[in-house]
Amino acid sequence: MSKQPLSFQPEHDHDHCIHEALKKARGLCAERKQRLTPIRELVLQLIWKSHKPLGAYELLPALADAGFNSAPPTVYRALDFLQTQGLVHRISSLNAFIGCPHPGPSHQGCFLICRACNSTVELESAPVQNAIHNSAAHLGFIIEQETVEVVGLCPNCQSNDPSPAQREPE
Amino acid sequence: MSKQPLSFQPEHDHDHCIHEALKKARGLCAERKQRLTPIRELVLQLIWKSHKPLGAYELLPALADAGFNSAPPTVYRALDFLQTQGLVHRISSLNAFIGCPHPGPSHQGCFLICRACNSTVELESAPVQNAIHNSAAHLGFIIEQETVEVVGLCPNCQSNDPSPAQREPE
DNA sequence: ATAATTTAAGTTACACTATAACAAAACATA
DNA sequence: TATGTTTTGTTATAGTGTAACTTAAATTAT
Repeated sequence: MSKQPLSFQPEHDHDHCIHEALKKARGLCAERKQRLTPIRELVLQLIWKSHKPLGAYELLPALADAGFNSAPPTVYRALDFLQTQGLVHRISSLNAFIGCPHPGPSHQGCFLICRACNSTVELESAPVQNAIHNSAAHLGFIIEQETVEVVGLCPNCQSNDPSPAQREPE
Repeated sequence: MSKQPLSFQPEHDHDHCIHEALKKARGLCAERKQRLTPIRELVLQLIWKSHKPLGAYELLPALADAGFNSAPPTVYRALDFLQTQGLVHRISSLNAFIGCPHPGPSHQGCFLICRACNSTVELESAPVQNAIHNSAAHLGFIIEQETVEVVGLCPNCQSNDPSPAQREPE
């Protein structure tokens, strides 16, 4: 439990995260000859300003502030683009979106979502993937897309004990 | 790949499934002193009539036909009850609900969803659970709820090859 | 049995999430 | 510059889910 992911470290340099994410995104889009337009980049930046998944409608006011049209299609289009490029993921159990910390090769995330503070961490868990692939292969099922979303309490929120959860005496 | 789950067997005796599911539900609710009211039982039956996840709004017409109120809260209340009792699961990537084939001890399913025919199978995959638990424990994250939803092609739909999927030459 | 309490269902209204469809503008290329 | 393509603006609407209050039914206590 020594090396926490950044999302579970309240004190980390988040501006750095945002900066790095945008840099990677620009690089990837350039490589792929995809246009990271101002709207798309703004949406990506807004999403990265939070380590918590954001709903599409939460992004609209900021688009308006920046002088863009802020009707729903605007933000959904940007989100579609960012998802296609693997720059953001949709958390379907929350109807919300979060930045991908390691975009690049297409992949599916495995998310740990804190129900108390909403911090969300994306794992690259090979064992989880493998277990799923084995189970599916066993039934002759061909996997195209995986959704793994785990809700619970992050280390920081366990002491405050927001109701239903009780730490297991391991 | 010999023993397919029923959902992937088009020819199985589905009336039997429905009957068994309702019987189990009645038993469990009786044990727990929970009221499986006519509306709740009807909703459960409707869900079981399909091996495919159904949206809440798809249930409303049948409620109306049966003489019940068919405004959304009616069906959502029934679904909430059934979920709490572990009799149905919500598939969040589809905004839809499916019957649980082995209700009883509270559990989380791992779902294989065919994007061609919508058949959905609930696995009890200990390896998947374990992999998730290990990853979470490693970060000190306490799990309360898991969502594992895998979309792809079931064995029956692979021959028809509906677009994007390509069978891996294993 | 009847009254008091609790639980479930009826009802209206609305909030949130997402997309269709078409017009205008910006960009890329010939 | 003319042409086709991609992106954005705009309006309208579809789909999913809940709040809040009322009425009815069932349970429990008297």
